[in-house]
Amino acid sequence: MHDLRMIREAPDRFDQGLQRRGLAPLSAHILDLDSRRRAAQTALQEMLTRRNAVSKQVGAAKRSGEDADALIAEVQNLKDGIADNEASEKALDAELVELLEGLPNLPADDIPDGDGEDDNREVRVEGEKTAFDFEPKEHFDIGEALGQMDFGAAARLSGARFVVLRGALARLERALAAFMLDLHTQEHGFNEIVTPVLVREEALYGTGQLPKFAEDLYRTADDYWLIPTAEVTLTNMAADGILDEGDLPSRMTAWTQCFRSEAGAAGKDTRGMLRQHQFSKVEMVCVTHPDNSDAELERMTGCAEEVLKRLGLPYRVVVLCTGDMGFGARKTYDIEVWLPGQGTYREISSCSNCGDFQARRMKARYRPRGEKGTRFVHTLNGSGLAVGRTMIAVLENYQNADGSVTVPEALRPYMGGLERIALDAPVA
RNA sequence: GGAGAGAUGGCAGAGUGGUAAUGCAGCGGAUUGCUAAUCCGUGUACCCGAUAGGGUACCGGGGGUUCGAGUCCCCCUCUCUCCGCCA
Repeated sequence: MHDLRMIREAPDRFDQGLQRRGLAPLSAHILDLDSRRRAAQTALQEMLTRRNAVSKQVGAAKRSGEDADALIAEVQNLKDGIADNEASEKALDAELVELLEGLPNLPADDIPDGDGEDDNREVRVEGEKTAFDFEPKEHFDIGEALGQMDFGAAARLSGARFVVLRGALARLERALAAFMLDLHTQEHGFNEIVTPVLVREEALYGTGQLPKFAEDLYRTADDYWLIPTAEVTLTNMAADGILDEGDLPSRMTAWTQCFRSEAGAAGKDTRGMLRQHQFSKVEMVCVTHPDNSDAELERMTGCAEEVLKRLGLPYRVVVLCTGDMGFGARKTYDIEVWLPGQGTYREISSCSNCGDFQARRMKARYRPRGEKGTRFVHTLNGSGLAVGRTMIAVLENYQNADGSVTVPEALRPYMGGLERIALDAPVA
């Protein structure tokens, strides 16, 4: 949600931001609605002031036994005007909110313009692409050959875009999540949280998935929604609250299941577990002071990268262009891991600074020291990392010619010391 | 699923038609060798105003009655307690 005062003060800057997002200028229309709404509000308030004053006199008159009919008649005469102004203020406000809540966040100054993925800018490349003396396979071939990744069983249970894991691969999912959570909580200062995955509509409004992107989400018959990411629950922990400045930054992490309908992705990544309706992810969220969110984005991206470094997975970082960035973000880094089976880099994490865009929607504020009033916090979210995709990356980068997969050193303590996942791998 | 109770500011907690007590915490200020204590101020959002200042709304949400609603009426949501079922 955008700040009306900012639009009033810098309408050109607002329109330029919209234009970079590929949208037509709207400040003139918004400011017209805004000034008409304020005029109605002011007129209403003046009538209410009068009504309150006269009502007081009525009370005083009645107490002293005087006749109050003339005063009562005066208030009666105000009623139509009050009702009219109240109605038009409400209508104009609703129109304004409906317009504003559908607009995406404005892009940061330092991100590239562009229409889509091809215009993202590579920031850095880490690690050498894994070399093989055989033709590396894709993860689904490896997993199915190991007998531990079963798409057929999942299809019988649920349909397309689900997977069943068994044995060492099932444990690998848990090992990866535990490794990531330990790293973020013990070394990166995040607080581990367990949240619901079923939420009410308001939570999804706060982070910006609703009302615009309902078709991407699953919803239950009794009107709960399944979270597409723990960003929703972790960020909304700050909703409707006023934090003390000393409580910032608040860094949280959670391992949850995520649910996405993938409505717009028909035919894309249909094989394997790259794009699933249900997957698990370790999410990082940070609620910061407005002055610190830019630095925090760099820090958070580094936290996600550290997972890949410790797992020995090659990757690159790209900064998203205006056309590829999500609704609530003002700046986003994607981390793309090298997948030798596919021979390409694929997204494994996305770290975004949302500025005060989500905070404004969910009324998340803090109280500045030595200042009157409150200010909106800034919110950031990032995957640290998507567990299923990390498994894909481990399988493809650590595969051996004989079809087995070497367990990365960092994961062995979490796998009961297991060094290789093979056809007959003990579950340990 | 059945029965009942409740929702008031950061927290606690009064308030059954006359315009939100009080306590605690936090923050700002005063006082003070230091600390403690004490005293004063301080809810949130919005509108008008160059400023000083003035005003409106908000007692879970939405409607209604009334000159006037935290208080009365209607609808909804949520929370809690007991019983039943249940991981």
